[in-house]
Amino acid sequence: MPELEFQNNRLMKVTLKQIAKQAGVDVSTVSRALTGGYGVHKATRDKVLGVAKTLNYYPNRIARGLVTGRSHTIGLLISDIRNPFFAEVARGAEDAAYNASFDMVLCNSDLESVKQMRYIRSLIEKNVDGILMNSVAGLDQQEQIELAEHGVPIVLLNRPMAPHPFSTVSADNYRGGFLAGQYLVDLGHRTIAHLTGPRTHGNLTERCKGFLAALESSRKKVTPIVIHGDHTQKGGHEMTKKLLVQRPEVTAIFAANDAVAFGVVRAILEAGLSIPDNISLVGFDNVELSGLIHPPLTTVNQPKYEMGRAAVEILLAQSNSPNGHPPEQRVFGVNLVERQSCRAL
Amino acid sequence: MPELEFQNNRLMKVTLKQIAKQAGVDVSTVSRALTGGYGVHKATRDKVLGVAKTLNYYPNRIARGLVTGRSHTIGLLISDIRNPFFAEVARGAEDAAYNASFDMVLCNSDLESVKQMRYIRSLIEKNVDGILMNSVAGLDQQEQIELAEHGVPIVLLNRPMAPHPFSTVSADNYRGGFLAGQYLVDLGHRTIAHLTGPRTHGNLTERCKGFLAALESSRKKVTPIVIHGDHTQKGGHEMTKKLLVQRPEVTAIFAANDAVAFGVVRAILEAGLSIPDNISLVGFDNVELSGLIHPPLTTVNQPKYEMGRAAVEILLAQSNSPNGHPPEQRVFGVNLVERQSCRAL
DNA sequence: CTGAAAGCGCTAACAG
DNA sequence: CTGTTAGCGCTTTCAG
Repeated sequence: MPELEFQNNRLMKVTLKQIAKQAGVDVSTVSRALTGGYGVHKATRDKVLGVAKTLNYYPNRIARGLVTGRSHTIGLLISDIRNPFFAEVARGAEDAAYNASFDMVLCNSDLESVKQMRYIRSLIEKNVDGILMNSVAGLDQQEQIELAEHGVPIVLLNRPMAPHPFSTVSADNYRGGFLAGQYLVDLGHRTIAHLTGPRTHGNLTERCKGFLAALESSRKKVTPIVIHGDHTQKGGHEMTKKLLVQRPEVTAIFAANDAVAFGVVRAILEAGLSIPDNISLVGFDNVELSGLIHPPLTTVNQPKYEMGRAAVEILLAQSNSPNGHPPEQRVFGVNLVERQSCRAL
Repeated sequence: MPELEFQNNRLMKVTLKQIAKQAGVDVSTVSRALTGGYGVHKATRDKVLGVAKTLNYYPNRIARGLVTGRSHTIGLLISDIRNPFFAEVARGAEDAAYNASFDMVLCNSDLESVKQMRYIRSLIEKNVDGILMNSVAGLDQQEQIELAEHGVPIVLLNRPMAPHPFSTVSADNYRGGFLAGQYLVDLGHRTIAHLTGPRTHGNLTERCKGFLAALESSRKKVTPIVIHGDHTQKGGHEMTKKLLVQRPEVTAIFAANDAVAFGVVRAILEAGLSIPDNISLVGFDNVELSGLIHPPLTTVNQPKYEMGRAAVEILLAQSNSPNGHPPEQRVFGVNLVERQSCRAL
């Protein structure tokens, strides 16, 4: 008959102490029996396990974390989980964390540096074993140094332009941009716009460079038009409207990501034009929706799920190595998914 | 000049003790100065704060949590964050958590009960202050009781069919189903299919009931066809293919959610048919994509973000009330968003 | 193999 | 206002 403890008529949480009392052994023995399993007689071990079960014992990981110094938790700091790209990355990351018995706390920063810093502080104060974040670009030099010196393992989802002490996981953005540019040039387009985000965004900058390189390396004369704006659907919509009046001769658009591409689609429909008849369009990311819109979007695929998973694996490896792993840079291949948003001229 | 402590040539974490030594006061004083602010002389307080700043002190919330018994963390247990519906809910929840200085750990269960129980255990062991989960349907009676007795506040994103001791936040699913059915009937449709998920899914069951009620309450004779399958895009695709061969007389489809509707769209295109010319289609959820596909989807909107936010607010209120709040049921209104996927007969 | 003792970093009475 | 004392629940030497 298990002896349940009450206080204020409310069920008390059962602790090692109570198990110890019930089993007639010391707390330390209970601890050993419950965790390692080694260095404890089978008989007492079984006894302890039995009592723990009847008492419906839940170990207090907070207490354990206090002594071991590890929380078995990682932080995921992204701009917005509603962006399907990040949802996919998050799922890969969370699956990897789950497999390693780690929890993952989700933080949406909207890329605001104040929020970012607050989240980072909070994560550190909770003693997370690592942080996966999409970029460190929002932080000033001072903050970056503070982060690096703190020593918590960090994996970035892009490759900052300045040298940095963090691990990174990214797609081959340059190659993706190149593929998109090359594809449109090969289709016969000679005036091609690239709609992208802020210049500070490392991944987007790489895509832009690759795109321009593809146009330049062509034997034909191809005119690039690069427009910077918000790398969101709304931004894509606005940039396209501007583009259509300023440079009506354009026949193809390379959007820096699929969200932008969706905005392009909307703007083009509103202008009474058609894809791909009047304008060919290539996106980037290959989010699930890109295959569902009309027309299905040709886009550069990056392995989002795998990137999330890899990032967490690196994080955990790093947090497990006692003397601090050196930062690791991992870049994933990309490929062009040809659908129906482009036509040959 | 701050005195930094080293061990093994590695920066030590700075603790209250070190601040205390540095400031020439006791740890408890430091604690008071840093937290409450009350009951401590301004001079000492400033002194302490100064030392803390130069030492770059990060409080250890784990240690604090051990003594206060609160972790300032909540769990979000959903089937899959890649489902845009949940991404939206998650964002609302996380924003509410952030505003209250709570962290949110993300768990993807895929509705597998083993995973669900493992996550729940893990969350409880981490001492979360509450759990927001989409359903408790995957757990058996025993597990539900254990959960309820444990006493951790729980908010569900649906209303289970059996009586239950948990708080819930949900949309008026019945009304949503009714609106969809009524809309199609008013458009003149007389053979309408409803493509839904498993019978155990409370929300979907409500939608189905509302739909059927609308058809029955019509003065016209309307034939409903209800098909159960996976409430995913894939499931929608399969159910539609089956429907099209078995009941070719159907002129309208009500999909239990937008994901299913996307599958319907795909299947209908593959069959060489067109929306809305041959088949009218209504979805449910109003996820962002639903307005972007072709044709833009008419769908029942539910306030996803607000639901996530409300759920967390209830959770926190509950975890703050000492004697245990009574469970609260909150249901949000829905509305039909008319776009271009339906036509009058 | 097991018990005793110390302590993780912090908060919370209780004196003074 | 501040220091002393205890202790949150657990792990981890160190003896025995």
